[in-house]
Amino acid sequence: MQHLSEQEILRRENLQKIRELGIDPYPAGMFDITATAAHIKETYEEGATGFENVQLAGRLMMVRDMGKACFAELQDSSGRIQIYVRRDDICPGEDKSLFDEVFKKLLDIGDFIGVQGFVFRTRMGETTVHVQQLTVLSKALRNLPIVKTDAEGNVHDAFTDPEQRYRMRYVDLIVNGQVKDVFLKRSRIISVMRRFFDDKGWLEVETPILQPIHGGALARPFKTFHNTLDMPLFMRIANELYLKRLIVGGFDGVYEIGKMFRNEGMDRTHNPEFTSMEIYVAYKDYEWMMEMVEQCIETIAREVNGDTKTQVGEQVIEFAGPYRRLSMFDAIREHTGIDISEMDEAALREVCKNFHIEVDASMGKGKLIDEIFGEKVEKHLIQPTYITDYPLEMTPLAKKHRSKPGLVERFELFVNGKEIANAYSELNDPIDQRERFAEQLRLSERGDLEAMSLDEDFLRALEYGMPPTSGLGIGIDRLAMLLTNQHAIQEVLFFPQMRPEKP
RNA sequence: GAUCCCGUAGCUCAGCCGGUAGAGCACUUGACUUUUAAUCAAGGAGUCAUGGGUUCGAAUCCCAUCGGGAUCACCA
Repeated sequence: MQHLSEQEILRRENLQKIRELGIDPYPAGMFDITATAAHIKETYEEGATGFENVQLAGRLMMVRDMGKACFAELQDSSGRIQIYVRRDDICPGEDKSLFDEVFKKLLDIGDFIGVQGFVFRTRMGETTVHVQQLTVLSKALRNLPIVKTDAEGNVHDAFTDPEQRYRMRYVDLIVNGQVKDVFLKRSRIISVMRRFFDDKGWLEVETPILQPIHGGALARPFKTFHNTLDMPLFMRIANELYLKRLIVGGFDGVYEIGKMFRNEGMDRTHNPEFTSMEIYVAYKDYEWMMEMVEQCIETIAREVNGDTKTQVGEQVIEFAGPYRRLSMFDAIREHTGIDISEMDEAALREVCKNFHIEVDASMGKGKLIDEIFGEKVEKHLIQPTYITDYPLEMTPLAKKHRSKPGLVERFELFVNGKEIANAYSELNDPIDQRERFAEQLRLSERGDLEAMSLDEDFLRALEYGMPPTSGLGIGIDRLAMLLTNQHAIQEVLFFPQMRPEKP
Protein backbone atom coordinates (compact mmCIF):
# COMPACT_ATOMS: atom_id res chain seq x y z
CA MET A 1 0.00 0.00 0.00
CA GLN A 2 1.25 3.37 -1.08
CA HIS A 3 1.90 5.88 1.68
CA LEU A 4 0.05 9.09 0.91
CA SER A 5 0.96 12.51 2.20
CA GLU A 6 -1.65 14.91 3.48
CA GLN A 7 -1.58 16.79 0.20
CA GLU A 8 -1.92 13.63 -1.88
CA ILE A 9 -4.96 12.58 0.12
CA LEU A 10 -6.49 16.01 -0.44
CA ARG A 11 -6.02 15.74 -4.18
CA ARG A 12 -7.70 12.35 -4.23
CA GLU A 13 -10.61 13.80 -2.30
CA ASN A 14 -10.81 16.67 -4.78
CA LEU A 15 -10.82 14.14 -7.61
CA GLN A 16 -13.78 12.36 -6.03
CA LYS A 17 -15.68 15.61 -5.48
CA ILE A 18 -15.18 16.58 -9.13
CA ARG A 19 -16.75 13.26 -10.12
CA GLU A 20 -19.63 13.85 -7.70
CA LEU A 21 -20.35 17.15 -9.46
CA GLY A 22 -20.79 15.17 -12.67
CA ILE A 23 -17.50 16.27 -14.22
CA ASP A 24 -15.18 13.65 -15.70
CA PRO A 25 -11.67 14.47 -14.43
CA TYR A 26 -10.16 12.37 -17.25
CA PRO A 27 -12.36 13.03 -20.28
CA ALA A 28 -11.79 10.86 -23.34
CA GLY A 29 -12.60 13.38 -26.02
CA MET A 30 -10.12 15.62 -27.75
CA PHE A 31 -9.77 19.29 -26.93
CA ASP A 32 -9.25 21.59 -29.90
CA ILE A 33 -6.27 23.90 -29.54
CA THR A 34 -6.19 27.02 -31.69
CA ALA A 35 -3.30 28.85 -30.04
CA THR A 36 -0.25 28.35 -27.85
CA ALA A 37 0.99 30.48 -25.00
CA ALA A 38 4.14 31.54 -26.82
CA HIS A 39 2.33 32.37 -30.03
CA ILE A 40 -0.18 34.60 -28.26
CA LYS A 41 2.49 36.40 -26.26
CA GLU A 42 4.69 36.95 -29.30
CA THR A 43 2.02 38.13 -31.72
CA TYR A 44 -0.74 39.81 -29.70
CA GLU A 45 -1.04 43.58 -29.99
CA GLU A 46 -3.73 45.80 -28.57
CA GLY A 47 -6.59 45.89 -31.08
CA ALA A 48 -5.20 43.05 -33.20
CA THR A 49 -7.71 40.67 -34.73
CA GLY A 50 -7.73 36.92 -34.48
CA PHE A 51 -7.50 36.93 -30.70
CA GLU A 52 -11.21 37.24 -29.92
CA ASN A 53 -11.69 33.52 -29.56
CA VAL A 54 -8.73 31.33 -28.70
CA GLN A 55 -8.57 27.87 -27.19
CA LEU A 56 -5.54 26.57 -25.41
CA ALA A 57 -4.71 23.84 -22.95
CA GLY A 58 -2.06 23.08 -20.41
CA ARG A 59 -1.19 22.77 -16.76
CA LEU A 60 -2.36 25.18 -14.13
CA MET A 61 0.91 26.36 -12.59
CA MET A 62 -0.01 29.21 -10.27
CA VAL A 63 -3.20 30.85 -9.03
CA ARG A 64 -3.55 34.36 -7.64
CA ASP A 65 -6.94 34.33 -6.04
CA MET A 66 -8.71 37.72 -5.90
CA GLY A 67 -12.02 36.52 -4.56
CA LYS A 68 -14.58 36.56 -7.34
CA ALA A 69 -11.84 36.59 -9.95
CA CYS A 70 -8.49 34.89 -10.23
CA PHE A 71 -5.34 35.30 -12.21
CA ALA A 72 -3.63 32.04 -13.00
CA GLU A 73 -0.81 30.78 -15.13
CA LEU A 74 -1.33 28.13 -17.75
CA GLN A 75 1.73 26.26 -19.01
CA ASP A 76 1.60 24.49 -22.35
CA SER A 77 4.41 23.01 -24.44
CA SER A 78 5.41 26.47 -25.65
CA GLY A 79 5.60 28.23 -22.30
CA ARG A 80 3.35 30.04 -19.84
CA ILE A 81 0.61 32.56 -20.26
CA GLN A 82 -1.53 34.33 -17.71
CA ILE A 83 -5.24 33.59 -17.73
CA TYR A 84 -7.95 35.66 -16.06
CA VAL A 85 -10.90 33.71 -14.69
CA ARG A 86 -13.86 35.77 -13.50
CA ARG A 87 -16.70 34.07 -11.70
CA ASP A 88 -19.54 35.70 -13.59
CA ASP A 89 -17.93 34.97 -16.94
CA ILE A 90 -17.44 31.26 -16.54
CA CYS A 91 -20.67 30.97 -14.53
CA PRO A 92 -23.14 33.34 -16.22
CA GLY A 93 -26.22 31.77 -14.59
CA GLU A 94 -27.28 31.18 -11.00
CA ASP A 95 -25.06 28.16 -10.50
CA LYS A 96 -21.63 29.41 -9.50
CA SER A 97 -20.24 26.00 -8.59
CA LEU A 98 -17.86 25.70 -11.55
CA PHE A 99 -16.02 28.74 -10.23
CA ASP A 100 -16.53 28.54 -6.47
CA GLU A 101 -16.14 24.80 -6.14
CA VAL A 102 -14.35 23.35 -9.15
CA PHE A 103 -11.94 26.10 -10.10
CA LYS A 104 -11.19 27.59 -6.69
CA LYS A 105 -11.25 24.50 -4.50
CA LEU A 106 -11.03 21.29 -6.48
CA LEU A 107 -8.46 22.18 -9.10
CA ASP A 108 -4.83 22.13 -8.02
CA ILE A 109 -1.51 23.19 -9.41
CA GLY A 110 -0.41 20.72 -12.03
CA ASP A 111 -3.91 19.87 -13.28
CA PHE A 112 -4.53 20.06 -17.01
CA ILE A 113 -7.32 22.37 -18.10
CA GLY A 114 -8.55 23.71 -21.41
CA VAL A 115 -9.72 27.28 -21.74
CA GLN A 116 -11.60 29.29 -24.33
CA GLY A 117 -11.64 33.06 -24.28
CA PHE A 118 -10.24 36.28 -25.69
CA VAL A 119 -6.85 37.86 -25.36
CA PHE A 120 -6.35 41.23 -23.67
CA ARG A 121 -3.66 43.13 -21.87
CA THR A 122 -4.00 43.91 -18.17
CA ARG A 123 -3.22 47.31 -16.82
CA MET A 124 0.05 45.85 -15.59
CA GLY A 125 0.81 45.17 -19.25
CA GLU A 126 0.56 41.39 -19.10
CA THR A 127 -0.88 39.58 -22.12
CA THR A 128 -3.70 37.52 -20.68
CA VAL A 129 -6.46 35.19 -21.83
CA HIS A 130 -9.82 36.23 -20.41
CA VAL A 131 -11.47 32.87 -19.89
CA GLN A 132 -15.08 32.32 -20.90
CA GLN A 133 -15.14 28.55 -20.75
CA LEU A 134 -13.05 26.22 -18.65
CA THR A 135 -12.74 22.46 -19.12
CA VAL A 136 -11.09 19.96 -16.79
CA LEU A 137 -8.76 17.79 -18.90
CA SER A 138 -6.73 15.77 -16.40
CA LYS A 139 -6.33 15.79 -12.63
CA ALA A 140 -2.87 15.53 -11.09
CA LEU A 141 -2.57 13.60 -7.83
CA ARG A 142 0.88 14.76 -6.76
CA ASN A 143 1.97 18.29 -6.15
CA LEU A 144 4.72 19.77 -8.20
CA PRO A 145 7.67 21.66 -6.74
CA ILE A 146 6.79 25.34 -6.95
CA VAL A 147 9.57 27.25 -8.59
CA LYS A 148 9.08 30.99 -8.48
CA THR A 149 10.96 33.80 -10.11
CA ASP A 150 10.78 37.25 -8.56
CA ALA A 151 10.84 40.64 -10.23
CA GLU A 152 14.64 40.74 -10.16
CA GLY A 153 14.79 37.37 -11.88
CA ASN A 154 15.90 35.47 -8.78
CA VAL A 155 14.67 31.89 -8.76
CA HIS A 156 13.23 30.66 -5.48
CA ASP A 157 12.85 27.07 -4.33
CA ALA A 158 14.27 25.69 -7.55
CA PHE A 159 13.97 21.93 -8.00
CA THR A 160 17.70 21.33 -8.04
CA ASP A 161 18.62 17.98 -6.47
CA PRO A 162 20.31 16.11 -9.35
CA GLU A 163 19.13 12.73 -8.12
CA GLN A 164 15.49 13.76 -8.10
CA ARG A 165 15.79 15.67 -11.35
CA TYR A 166 17.27 12.65 -13.17
CA ARG A 167 14.95 10.08 -11.63
CA MET A 168 11.85 12.20 -12.23
CA ARG A 169 12.86 13.90 -15.44
CA TYR A 170 9.17 14.54 -16.19
CA VAL A 171 9.00 16.81 -13.14
CA ASP A 172 12.30 18.44 -14.04
CA LEU A 173 10.97 19.21 -17.51
CA ILE A 174 7.72 20.66 -16.17
CA VAL A 175 9.23 23.02 -13.64
CA ASN A 176 12.69 23.85 -15.01
CA GLY A 177 12.24 25.61 -18.32
CA GLN A 178 15.96 25.80 -19.06
CA VAL A 179 16.17 21.99 -18.88
CA LYS A 180 13.65 21.68 -21.66
CA ASP A 181 15.66 24.13 -23.76
CA VAL A 182 18.75 21.91 -23.47
CA PHE A 183 16.84 18.92 -24.83
CA LEU A 184 15.26 20.95 -27.60
CA LYS A 185 18.76 21.95 -28.65
CA ARG A 186 19.99 18.38 -28.47
CA SER A 187 17.19 17.28 -30.76
CA ARG A 188 17.97 20.12 -33.13
CA ILE A 189 21.67 19.21 -33.23
CA ILE A 190 20.73 15.75 -34.47
CA SER A 191 18.19 16.97 -36.98
CA VAL A 192 20.55 19.59 -38.44
CA MET A 193 23.31 17.00 -38.69
CA ARG A 194 20.99 14.53 -40.39
CA ARG A 195 19.86 17.12 -42.90
CA PHE A 196 23.47 18.12 -43.59
CA PHE A 197 24.33 14.52 -44.52
CA ASP A 198 21.08 13.83 -46.37
CA ASP A 199 21.59 16.93 -48.52
CA LYS A 200 24.92 15.48 -49.64
CA GLY A 201 23.19 12.29 -50.72
CA TRP A 202 24.56 10.01 -48.02
CA LEU A 203 22.32 7.25 -46.79
CA GLU A 204 21.14 6.86 -43.23
CA VAL A 205 21.27 3.19 -42.28
CA GLU A 206 20.73 0.91 -39.30
CA THR A 207 23.11 -1.86 -38.34
CA PRO A 208 22.93 -4.53 -35.63
CA ILE A 209 23.03 -3.59 -31.98
CA LEU A 210 23.26 -7.25 -30.97
CA GLN A 211 26.50 -8.50 -32.39
CA PRO A 212 28.18 -11.92 -32.15
CA ILE A 213 31.59 -10.20 -32.25
CA HIS A 214 32.08 -6.78 -30.67
CA GLY A 215 34.35 -5.00 -33.11
CA GLY A 216 35.22 -1.52 -34.22
CA ALA A 217 36.48 -0.02 -31.01
CA LEU A 218 38.64 -0.69 -27.97
CA ALA A 219 36.24 -1.10 -25.05
CA ARG A 220 34.62 -3.63 -22.76
CA PRO A 221 31.19 -4.79 -23.92
CA PHE A 222 27.91 -5.80 -22.32
CA LYS A 223 27.23 -9.47 -22.84
CA THR A 224 23.81 -10.98 -23.34
CA PHE A 225 22.34 -14.27 -24.55
CA HIS A 226 20.01 -15.34 -27.29
CA ASN A 227 17.91 -18.33 -26.24
CA THR A 228 16.85 -19.71 -29.62
CA LEU A 229 20.28 -19.42 -31.17
CA ASP A 230 21.72 -20.66 -27.87
CA MET A 231 24.65 -18.29 -28.15
CA PRO A 232 26.09 -15.25 -26.43
CA LEU A 233 25.68 -11.86 -28.08
CA PHE A 234 27.27 -8.52 -27.33
CA MET A 235 25.69 -5.10 -27.24
CA ARG A 236 27.60 -3.11 -29.82
CA ILE A 237 30.51 -0.96 -28.70
CA ALA A 238 30.75 0.42 -32.24
CA ASN A 239 29.17 -0.06 -35.65
CA GLU A 240 32.22 0.72 -37.73
CA LEU A 241 32.76 -2.73 -39.21
CA TYR A 242 29.14 -3.00 -40.36
CA LEU A 243 29.16 0.43 -41.98
CA LYS A 244 32.33 -0.46 -43.87
CA ARG A 245 30.66 -3.65 -45.11
CA LEU A 246 28.04 -1.37 -46.64
CA ILE A 247 30.75 0.65 -48.40
CA VAL A 248 32.03 -2.68 -49.76
CA GLY A 249 28.45 -3.29 -50.84
CA GLY A 250 28.54 -0.25 -53.08
CA PHE A 251 27.11 2.72 -51.20
CA ASP A 252 29.10 5.95 -51.62
CA GLY A 253 28.21 7.30 -48.22
CA VAL A 254 26.46 5.75 -45.22
CA TYR A 255 25.89 7.05 -41.74
CA GLU A 256 24.17 5.90 -38.59
CA ILE A 257 23.10 7.83 -35.51
CA GLY A 258 22.50 5.48 -32.65
CA LYS A 259 23.30 4.10 -29.26
CA MET A 260 26.54 2.38 -28.33
CA PHE A 261 27.06 0.45 -25.11
CA ARG A 262 30.24 0.23 -23.10
CA ASN A 263 30.60 -1.65 -19.87
CA GLU A 264 32.93 0.78 -18.19
CA GLY A 265 33.00 3.47 -15.55
CA MET A 266 30.25 6.05 -15.15
CA ASP A 267 30.84 9.66 -14.31
CA ARG A 268 29.83 13.06 -15.50
CA THR A 269 31.19 12.42 -18.98
CA HIS A 270 30.32 8.72 -19.36
CA ASN A 271 26.99 6.92 -19.45
CA PRO A 272 26.89 3.16 -20.19
CA GLU A 273 24.83 3.86 -23.30
CA PHE A 274 25.62 6.88 -25.41
CA THR A 275 24.82 8.17 -28.85
CA SER A 276 27.32 8.27 -31.64
CA MET A 277 27.17 9.32 -35.24
CA GLU A 278 29.40 7.38 -37.57
CA ILE A 279 29.79 8.15 -41.25
CA TYR A 280 31.80 6.53 -44.06
CA VAL A 281 32.31 8.15 -47.44
CA ALA A 282 33.97 6.36 -50.35
CA TYR A 283 36.86 7.80 -52.39
CA LYS A 284 37.71 10.32 -49.64
CA ASP A 285 40.58 10.59 -47.18
CA TYR A 286 40.99 12.07 -43.71
CA GLU A 287 42.03 15.48 -45.00
CA TRP A 288 38.79 15.79 -46.90
CA MET A 289 37.01 14.66 -43.76
CA MET A 290 38.50 17.51 -41.72
CA GLU A 291 36.90 20.02 -44.06
CA MET A 292 33.59 18.21 -43.96
CA VAL A 293 33.58 18.12 -40.15
CA GLU A 294 34.30 21.85 -39.93
CA GLN A 295 31.41 22.65 -42.23
CA CYS A 296 29.09 20.29 -40.43
CA ILE A 297 29.83 21.54 -36.92
CA GLU A 298 29.81 25.17 -37.96
CA THR A 299 26.39 24.64 -39.55
CA ILE A 300 25.07 22.93 -36.44
CA ALA A 301 26.39 25.64 -34.13
CA ARG A 302 24.86 28.37 -36.25
CA GLU A 303 21.47 26.70 -36.57
CA VAL A 304 21.23 25.60 -32.95
CA ASN A 305 22.64 28.65 -31.18
CA GLY A 306 22.20 31.28 -33.86
CA ASP A 307 25.92 31.99 -33.69
CA THR A 308 29.12 30.10 -34.36
CA LYS A 309 30.45 31.29 -31.01
CA THR A 310 29.29 29.48 -27.89
CA GLN A 311 29.94 30.15 -24.24
CA VAL A 312 31.27 26.97 -22.64
CA GLY A 313 32.07 27.38 -18.98
CA GLU A 314 34.59 30.20 -18.75
CA GLN A 315 35.50 29.96 -22.42
CA VAL A 316 33.99 31.26 -25.61
CA ILE A 317 34.40 28.63 -28.31
CA GLU A 318 34.44 29.66 -31.97
CA PHE A 319 33.01 26.80 -34.04
CA ALA A 320 33.52 28.47 -37.42
CA GLY A 321 36.23 26.70 -39.43
CA PRO A 322 38.88 26.16 -40.48
CA TYR A 323 40.18 24.55 -37.30
CA ARG A 324 43.81 24.43 -36.36
CA ARG A 325 45.59 21.26 -37.47
CA LEU A 326 48.46 19.92 -35.44
CA SER A 327 50.20 16.57 -35.65
CA MET A 328 50.40 14.62 -32.42
CA PHE A 329 54.18 15.00 -32.28
CA ASP A 330 53.97 18.76 -32.91
CA ALA A 331 51.27 19.11 -30.26
CA ILE A 332 53.46 17.35 -27.71
CA ARG A 333 56.47 19.43 -28.69
CA GLU A 334 54.42 22.61 -28.39
CA HIS A 335 53.23 21.82 -24.87
CA THR A 336 56.30 20.09 -23.45
CA GLY A 337 59.20 21.42 -25.51
CA ILE A 338 60.25 17.85 -26.19
CA ASP A 339 60.47 16.25 -29.62
CA ILE A 340 59.50 12.62 -29.21
CA SER A 341 59.14 11.84 -32.89
CA GLU A 342 62.36 9.86 -33.11
CA MET A 343 62.28 8.32 -29.64
CA ASP A 344 62.26 4.59 -28.96
CA GLU A 345 60.22 2.92 -26.22
CA ALA A 346 62.90 3.30 -23.55
CA ALA A 347 63.28 7.02 -24.24
CA LEU A 348 59.50 7.50 -24.09
CA ARG A 349 59.41 5.75 -20.74
CA GLU A 350 62.03 8.15 -19.50
CA VAL A 351 59.91 11.12 -20.65
CA CYS A 352 56.88 9.71 -18.81
CA LYS A 353 58.96 9.21 -15.70
CA ASN A 354 60.17 12.81 -15.79
CA PHE A 355 56.59 14.03 -16.06
CA HIS A 356 55.46 11.69 -13.25
CA ILE A 357 53.10 9.89 -15.61
CA GLU A 358 52.23 6.41 -14.38
CA VAL A 359 53.12 3.68 -16.81
CA ASP A 360 53.22 -0.10 -16.67
CA ALA A 361 55.28 -2.71 -18.43
CA SER A 362 52.54 -3.74 -20.85
CA MET A 363 52.46 -0.32 -22.49
CA GLY A 364 53.97 -0.14 -25.93
CA LYS A 365 55.26 2.89 -27.81
CA GLY A 366 51.85 4.00 -29.00
CA LYS A 367 50.28 3.79 -25.57
CA LEU A 368 53.14 5.76 -24.01
CA ILE A 369 52.74 8.55 -26.55
CA ASP A 370 49.03 8.56 -25.88
CA GLU A 371 49.69 8.91 -22.15
CA ILE A 372 51.99 11.89 -22.65
CA PHE A 373 49.45 13.50 -24.96
CA GLY A 374 46.58 12.89 -22.53
CA GLU A 375 48.51 14.27 -19.60
CA LYS A 376 50.25 17.25 -21.15
CA VAL A 377 48.31 18.39 -24.19
CA GLU A 378 44.63 17.46 -24.20
CA LYS A 379 43.43 19.90 -21.55
CA HIS A 380 44.98 22.84 -23.41
CA LEU A 381 43.02 22.26 -26.61
CA ILE A 382 40.19 24.70 -25.97
CA GLN A 383 39.35 26.06 -29.40
CA PRO A 384 38.49 23.34 -31.96
CA THR A 385 41.76 21.64 -32.92
CA TYR A 386 42.53 18.64 -35.08
CA ILE A 387 45.23 16.39 -33.77
CA THR A 388 46.52 14.28 -36.64
CA ASP A 389 48.76 11.32 -37.41
CA TYR A 390 48.59 8.89 -34.51
CA PRO A 391 50.92 6.01 -33.69
CA LEU A 392 49.95 2.87 -35.54
CA GLU A 393 49.76 0.59 -32.48
CA MET A 394 46.70 2.30 -31.02
CA THR A 395 44.65 2.33 -34.18
CA PRO A 396 44.04 -1.07 -35.78
CA LEU A 397 41.45 0.09 -38.31
CA ALA A 398 43.21 3.11 -39.84
CA LYS A 399 45.35 3.20 -42.95
CA LYS A 400 49.10 3.61 -42.64
CA HIS A 401 50.21 7.15 -43.25
CA ARG A 402 51.03 7.89 -46.88
CA SER A 403 54.43 9.41 -45.99
CA LYS A 404 55.17 9.04 -42.27
CA PRO A 405 56.26 5.55 -41.23
CA GLY A 406 54.84 4.21 -37.96
CA LEU A 407 51.86 6.54 -38.08
CA VAL A 408 48.33 6.22 -39.35
CA GLU A 409 46.06 8.68 -41.14
CA ARG A 410 43.87 9.57 -38.24
CA PHE A 411 42.64 12.73 -36.61
CA GLU A 412 40.70 13.54 -33.51
CA LEU A 413 38.87 16.80 -32.95
CA PHE A 414 39.35 18.36 -29.53
CA VAL A 415 37.18 21.13 -28.15
CA ASN A 416 37.34 22.52 -24.63
CA GLY A 417 39.94 19.91 -23.70
CA LYS A 418 37.77 16.96 -24.72
CA GLU A 419 37.72 14.70 -27.73
CA ILE A 420 34.50 14.95 -29.67
CA ALA A 421 35.33 13.35 -33.02
CA ASN A 422 37.62 10.64 -34.34
CA ALA A 423 38.31 9.88 -37.99
CA TYR A 424 40.57 7.88 -40.29
CA SER A 425 41.50 7.20 -43.79
CA GLU A 426 40.07 3.71 -43.41
CA LEU A 427 42.29 0.71 -43.73
CA ASN A 428 41.13 -1.17 -46.82
CA ASP A 429 44.12 -3.47 -47.35
CA PRO A 430 42.74 -6.83 -46.18
CA ILE A 431 46.15 -8.35 -45.59
CA ASP A 432 47.32 -5.40 -43.46
CA GLN A 433 43.99 -5.52 -41.62
CA ARG A 434 44.47 -9.20 -40.82
CA GLU A 435 47.89 -8.45 -39.36
CA ARG A 436 46.48 -5.63 -37.24
CA PHE A 437 43.84 -7.97 -35.84
CA ALA A 438 46.54 -10.51 -35.10
CA GLU A 439 48.36 -7.86 -33.09
CA GLN A 440 45.18 -7.14 -31.14
CA LEU A 441 44.84 -10.84 -30.45
CA ARG A 442 48.32 -10.83 -28.94
CA LEU A 443 47.33 -7.90 -26.70
CA SER A 444 44.22 -9.77 -25.64
CA GLU A 445 46.27 -12.83 -24.71
CA ARG A 446 48.43 -10.55 -22.58
CA GLY A 447 45.28 -9.63 -20.66
CA ASP A 448 44.10 -6.46 -22.39
CA LEU A 449 40.34 -6.65 -21.91
CA GLU A 450 39.75 -3.92 -24.44
CA ALA A 451 41.66 -5.44 -27.33
CA MET A 452 39.71 -5.85 -30.53
CA SER A 453 38.41 -9.24 -31.61
CA LEU A 454 39.15 -10.67 -35.02
CA ASP A 455 36.14 -10.46 -37.27
CA GLU A 456 36.57 -13.02 -40.04
CA ASP A 457 33.50 -11.91 -41.98
CA PHE A 458 34.70 -8.31 -41.97
CA LEU A 459 38.03 -9.47 -43.42
CA ARG A 460 36.17 -11.43 -46.05
CA ALA A 461 34.28 -8.27 -46.97
CA LEU A 462 37.54 -6.33 -47.31
CA GLU A 463 38.94 -9.11 -49.49
CA TYR A 464 36.10 -8.44 -51.94
CA GLY A 465 37.52 -4.91 -52.14
CA MET A 466 36.63 -1.68 -50.36
CA PRO A 467 37.24 1.62 -52.12
CA PRO A 468 39.45 4.16 -50.40
CA THR A 469 37.16 5.53 -47.72
CA SER A 470 37.20 8.05 -44.94
CA GLY A 471 35.26 7.38 -41.78
CA LEU A 472 34.27 9.55 -38.83
CA GLY A 473 32.64 9.16 -35.45
CA ILE A 474 31.21 12.00 -33.40
CA GLY A 475 30.05 11.68 -29.80
CA ILE A 476 26.65 13.29 -29.96
CA ASP A 477 26.27 13.61 -26.20
CA ARG A 478 29.53 15.48 -25.89
CA LEU A 479 28.72 17.72 -28.81
CA ALA A 480 25.39 18.44 -27.14
CA MET A 481 27.17 19.22 -23.85
CA LEU A 482 29.37 21.74 -25.63
CA LEU A 483 26.66 23.46 -27.59
CA THR A 484 24.37 23.71 -24.57
CA ASN A 485 27.11 24.61 -22.09
CA GLN A 486 26.40 21.66 -19.80
CA HIS A 487 29.13 20.14 -17.66
CA ALA A 488 27.54 16.70 -17.13
CA ILE A 489 26.40 14.11 -19.67
CA GLN A 490 23.41 13.47 -17.39
CA GLU A 491 22.19 16.94 -18.31
CA VAL A 492 21.90 16.06 -21.99
CA LEU A 493 20.36 12.58 -21.52
CA PHE A 494 16.67 12.44 -20.70
CA PHE A 495 17.12 9.33 -18.58
CA PRO A 496 20.72 8.85 -17.47
CA GLN A 497 21.57 5.48 -15.98
CA MET A 498 20.87 5.35 -12.23
CA ARG A 499 20.91 2.70 -9.57
CA PRO A 500 17.43 1.45 -8.58
CA GLU A 501 15.66 3.72 -6.15
CA LYS A 502 14.77 1.05 -3.58
CA PRO A 503 16.74 -2.01 -2.52
C1' G B 1 37.25 0.73 -7.73
C1' A B 2 39.46 4.80 -3.96
C1' U B 3 38.70 9.35 -1.04
C1' C B 4 35.62 13.32 0.69
C1' C B 5 30.63 15.57 1.22
C1' C B 6 25.31 15.02 1.40
C1' G B 7 20.24 12.45 2.52
C1' U B 8 15.06 16.58 7.93
C1' A B 9 7.42 18.64 5.42
C1' G B 10 5.45 18.48 -1.72
C1' C B 11 10.12 22.04 -2.87
C1' U B 12 14.43 24.94 -0.90
C1' C B 13 16.84 24.72 3.60
C1' A B 14 17.83 25.62 9.23
C1' G B 15 18.43 22.63 13.66
C1' C B 16 23.74 18.56 14.58
C1' C B 17 28.77 20.96 21.58
C1' G B 18 22.46 14.86 22.87
C1' G B 19 16.54 16.80 26.15
C1' U B 20 11.56 13.25 21.06
C1' A B 21 11.40 18.95 15.24
C1' G B 22 11.52 24.69 12.68
C1' A B 23 11.35 28.74 8.45
C1' G B 24 9.89 30.40 3.48
C1' C B 25 7.12 28.73 -0.55
C1' A B 26 3.29 24.92 -1.33
C1' C B 27 -1.38 23.05 1.34
C1' U B 28 -6.25 24.06 4.38
C1' U B 29 -10.09 27.87 6.13
C1' G B 30 -11.66 32.97 5.55
C1' A B 31 -11.40 38.25 2.96
C1' C B 32 -10.69 40.65 -1.77
C1' U B 33 -13.94 41.07 -9.68
C1' U B 34 -6.82 43.73 -13.47
C1' U B 35 -3.10 40.54 -9.97
C1' U B 36 1.87 38.81 -11.14
C1' A B 37 7.24 35.68 -5.87
C1' A B 38 -0.41 39.12 -5.30
C1' U B 39 -1.71 40.66 -0.30
C1' C B 40 -3.91 40.02 4.73
C1' A B 41 -5.62 36.72 8.97
C1' A B 42 -5.81 31.88 11.13
C1' G B 43 -4.44 26.64 10.77
C1' G B 44 -2.63 21.67 9.52
C1' A B 45 1.37 18.82 7.71
C1' G B 46 7.43 15.01 9.08
C1' U B 47 8.78 6.30 10.50
C1' C B 48 14.64 13.53 10.56
C1' A B 49 17.42 7.60 4.00
C1' U B 50 17.54 2.34 6.33
C1' G B 51 19.34 -1.04 10.23
C1' G B 52 22.09 -1.56 14.56
C1' G B 53 24.93 0.54 18.84
C1' U B 54 26.20 4.14 23.00
C1' U B 55 22.79 6.70 26.47
C1' C B 56 17.81 7.71 31.39
C1' G B 57 17.10 10.09 26.49
C1' A B 58 19.62 10.27 19.46
C1' A B 59 17.73 14.22 13.61
C1' U B 60 22.15 15.28 16.58
C1' C B 61 27.53 10.79 18.75
C1' C B 62 29.49 5.71 16.73
C1' C B 63 29.19 1.43 13.11
C1' A B 64 27.09 -0.78 8.82
C1' U B 65 23.95 -0.57 4.52
C1' C B 66 21.31 2.02 0.50
C1' G B 67 21.02 6.27 -2.75
C1' G B 68 23.21 10.80 -4.77
C1' G B 69 27.14 14.46 -5.64
C1' A B 70 32.39 15.98 -6.12
C1' U B 71 37.56 14.56 -6.97
C1' C B 72 40.80 10.61 -8.81
C1' A B 73 41.62 6.07 -11.83
C1' C B 74 39.57 3.88 -16.83
C1' C B 75 37.16 5.60 -21.00
C1' A B 76 33.72 8.44 -25.76
